[in-house]
Amino acid sequence: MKLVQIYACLCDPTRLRLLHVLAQGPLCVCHFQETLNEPQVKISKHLAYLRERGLVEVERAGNWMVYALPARPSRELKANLACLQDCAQEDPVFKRDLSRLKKLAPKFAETSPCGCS
Amino acid sequence: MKLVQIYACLCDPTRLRLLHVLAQGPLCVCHFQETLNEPQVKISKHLAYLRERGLVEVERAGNWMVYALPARPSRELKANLACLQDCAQEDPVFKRDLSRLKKLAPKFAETSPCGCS
DNA sequence: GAACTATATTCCTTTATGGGTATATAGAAC
DNA sequence: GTTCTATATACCCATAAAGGAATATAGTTC
Repeated sequence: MKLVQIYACLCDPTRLRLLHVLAQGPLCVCHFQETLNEPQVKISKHLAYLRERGLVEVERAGNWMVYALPARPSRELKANLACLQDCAQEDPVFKRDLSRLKKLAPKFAETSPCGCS
Repeated sequence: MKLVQIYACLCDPTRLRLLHVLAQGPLCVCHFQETLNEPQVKISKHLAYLRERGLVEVERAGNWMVYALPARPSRELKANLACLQDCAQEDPVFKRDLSRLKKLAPKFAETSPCGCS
């Protein structure tokens, strides 16, 4: 059952935050790091977990690894990502991540040659 | 984050099947057993897991424990249960459970004094 | 090639989980 | 109270996962 794989990806707070932020657009690891304020290993390992299960896609851009939501998500994935976005609206952690991302966006845009946000 | 708790409940195939079948109406343990064709311990333990996290409610009816979806589910739970029902439509396992439930329903109704379907 | 940067992987420890077997509990029936 | 039924719990084992520290890798720059 593929659904279970999806839910397994969703049952960790860090991964939820990664996916939630990703809905705003592709992002590289170091930008995740700053946005979520979590150590590199943690981010990188959870992204690997999501990648192995097809919840995110990666593309290299020089030294940067740019992660994004799948271009052609399955029906189940699309439904659950939408549900997550919906549920995340009220949660303080998600809101904080989002506002931090918005604040950092201009800095990200100028300092990094990677194509993300 | 309460959401994580919900997803933790959803990331096991047996629990998904329990919740999916429960959407049809309350059910007692032995009827779950027959419907999913799984051993009693397995059913009982997963129901306990769901109960501890508020995904199901229980009521005793004589010897039977009748499980049901929460009468007043949170916003997040309602959204995710709806999403599950939506995603389950195509899956063979879920479909099999449902057809087995429909076939057994009359038998359940006559043989058991418990109030479930 | 050497140094640097961004990211991934390895190793370790701790904790959670799933499944099974056996046993306990609570209520019903006698 | 005894027996039966339905369900829950305890115990054990194997596996997975999360987190951190240290190290490896790949690409860039000089």
